[in-house]
Amino acid sequence: LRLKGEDVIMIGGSDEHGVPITLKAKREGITPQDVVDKYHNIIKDSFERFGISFDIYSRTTSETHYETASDFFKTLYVNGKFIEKESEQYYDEVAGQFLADRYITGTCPHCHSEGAYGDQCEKCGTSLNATDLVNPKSVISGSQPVMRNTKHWYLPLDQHEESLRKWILEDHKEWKSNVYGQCKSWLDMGLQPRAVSRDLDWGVPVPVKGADGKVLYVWFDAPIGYISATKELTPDWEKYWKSDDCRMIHFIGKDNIVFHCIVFPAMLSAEGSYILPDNVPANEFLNLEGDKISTSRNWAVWLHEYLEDFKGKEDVLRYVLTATAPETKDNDFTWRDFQARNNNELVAVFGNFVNRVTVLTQKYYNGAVPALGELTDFDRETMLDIPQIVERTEELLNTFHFRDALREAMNLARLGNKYLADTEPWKLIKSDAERVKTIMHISIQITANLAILMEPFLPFTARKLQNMINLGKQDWNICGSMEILAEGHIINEPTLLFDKIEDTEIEAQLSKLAKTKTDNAASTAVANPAKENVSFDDFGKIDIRVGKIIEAEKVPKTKKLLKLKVDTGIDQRTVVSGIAEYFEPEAIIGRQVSILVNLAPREIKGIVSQGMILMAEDANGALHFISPADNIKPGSEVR
RNA sequence: CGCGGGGUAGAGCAGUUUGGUAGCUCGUCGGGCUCAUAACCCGGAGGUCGAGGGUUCAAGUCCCUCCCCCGCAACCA
Repeated sequence: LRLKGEDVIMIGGSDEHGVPITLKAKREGITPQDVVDKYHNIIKDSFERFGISFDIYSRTTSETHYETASDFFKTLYVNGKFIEKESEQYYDEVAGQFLADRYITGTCPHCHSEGAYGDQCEKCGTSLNATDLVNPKSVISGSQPVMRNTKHWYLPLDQHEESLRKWILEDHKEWKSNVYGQCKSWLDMGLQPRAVSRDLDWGVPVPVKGADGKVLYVWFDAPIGYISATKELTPDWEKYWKSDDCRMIHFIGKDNIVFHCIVFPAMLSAEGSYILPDNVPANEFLNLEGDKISTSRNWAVWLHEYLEDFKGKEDVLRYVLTATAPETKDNDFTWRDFQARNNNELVAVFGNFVNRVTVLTQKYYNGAVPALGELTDFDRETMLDIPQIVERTEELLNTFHFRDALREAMNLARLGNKYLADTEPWKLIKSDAERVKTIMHISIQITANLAILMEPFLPFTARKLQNMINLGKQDWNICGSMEILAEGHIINEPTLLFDKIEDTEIEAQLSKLAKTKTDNAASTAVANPAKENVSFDDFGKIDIRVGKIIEAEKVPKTKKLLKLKVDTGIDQRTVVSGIAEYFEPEAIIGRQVSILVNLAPREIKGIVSQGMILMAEDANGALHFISPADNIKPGSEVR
């Protein structure tokens, strides 16, 4: 759109108020600000170097943002758009923070079993309030939490339900099915008020009297970051946010749909003066070599590392990512595919065509564009196809079908290759030199069209090609024309647009990832701190025995649960254990295990579980049995 | 247990609304051509369209049941 000369701004930024950031900072002994500074700069820099043309890439720790977010909150506050709720909440004095329900365990008031969570007792299935628990304990520090009064503000999403329903379900039927479906599901479930503040010390302070120690909840402040960033960009920001003829598009991943389609629009319409997003073409997820991408596990292709390993190949990654974008379902990025797409598509189709044309032009005409002579029917057909390809590409871009758009654009290079192959100028040059001039003239125009058409996808390559053919700055709208380069126009010496990527380079990347895997497995991720001391008497209450698994089967309709029959020496009992993701039932029959035999029985999925198999969890979350090193008799005590 | 999206050739995808020869971009095998970093042309192999059942003259497409992957939901943003 921007190339078409429309008024477009692209806004982005780092959301820097997430809770994990504070945890990471604590772990590394630095401030949260240090953490976000580091990452913000890496990310920002990477975007720039890949030619992603954000007009501004901002951050939610900027001053403007603090102001904007505060003002936004205040506006809603004074207009009575919030519900204020005061509640008693458990507070962990050791950890110095309020506790979410599931960070509290205790004894269930109904069935008196231990280990009920603040929101639900898994034994009797009753849903609870944290305050109902007898003997509550903080999961974080193990200490006894105390009640403290805390006040929070809630955005009553339910009050916006009707307008959202109409806005999305009726006015935006064109949204992608994944987005539309997700929204419908939420709306049909009924919306609940959502707290917009939190008791934390990292974030935008709640700008109301008596709100010390409270910050805006991340999801509330983060989308406002879009507004802040626009403000930082231009004093004229309101025309983008407050005029009806401006279309706002959110480009996000599927995990963020609800925030951008429900919550943020609700905020905006509560405020009243802002426009709502026009479309939210959310993508699914991209995996890497079969596994979920994870920056914390270093399972990723870091852009700054990519740039070192593949200098000058920004466009190759852009191409591959666009061509395999997870627009309709999760997708997998593999280095083999990356290599294949580079070598077979960029090099062989696009690069090769340009090379053929420029080399022949140099050879026959010393780089001058020859005259267009008489046209054959085939010439005319070809020339008619070109504007059609351009038009289709444009249409696909406008409807966010980037993958298809790129394929369509590549069809122009395919068309060019076919045109050359069919007309065979290298043969005709010996017999009909006049005809060859026309052929080459047309081929050069196709090349010039490519130089413009590819710009949105491959900006670096497009510029390189524009230089090669001495094309000055061109309007996108000229694309499709057959008169971009006039007769006699001189083009430069041909150079290659793309290089082949060799197997060795791909293998290097693969072994890098393999190394990450082994590193992760080996890393003794910082061990959790020891829990509070227990008395010897308490310890003595625990009865752990060596047992032997005699039967094992999967519990139907669950992912994790196995139903085991264990010989404890004392008896044979049924134990339900959450290990099915790591062990096949058949494989563990006969296995010696450690079992806690005097744990209060508990009903799980309708099966009474009598005891607990002891497992060790490694850094990857995989489970390992705690078994005696030698084969000993079931019932032997573990002390 | 609930909700949303997905499951189509070795890879990536379209086709499902409105049933009618299973297609596209690559890869692969054989042949042709050769200006070029081997494009283009011709021909071939490769699919139980996640599984099972049903409706129909006819099902990838409609109906039912189930399985698998990914998300959402239990105040995780």
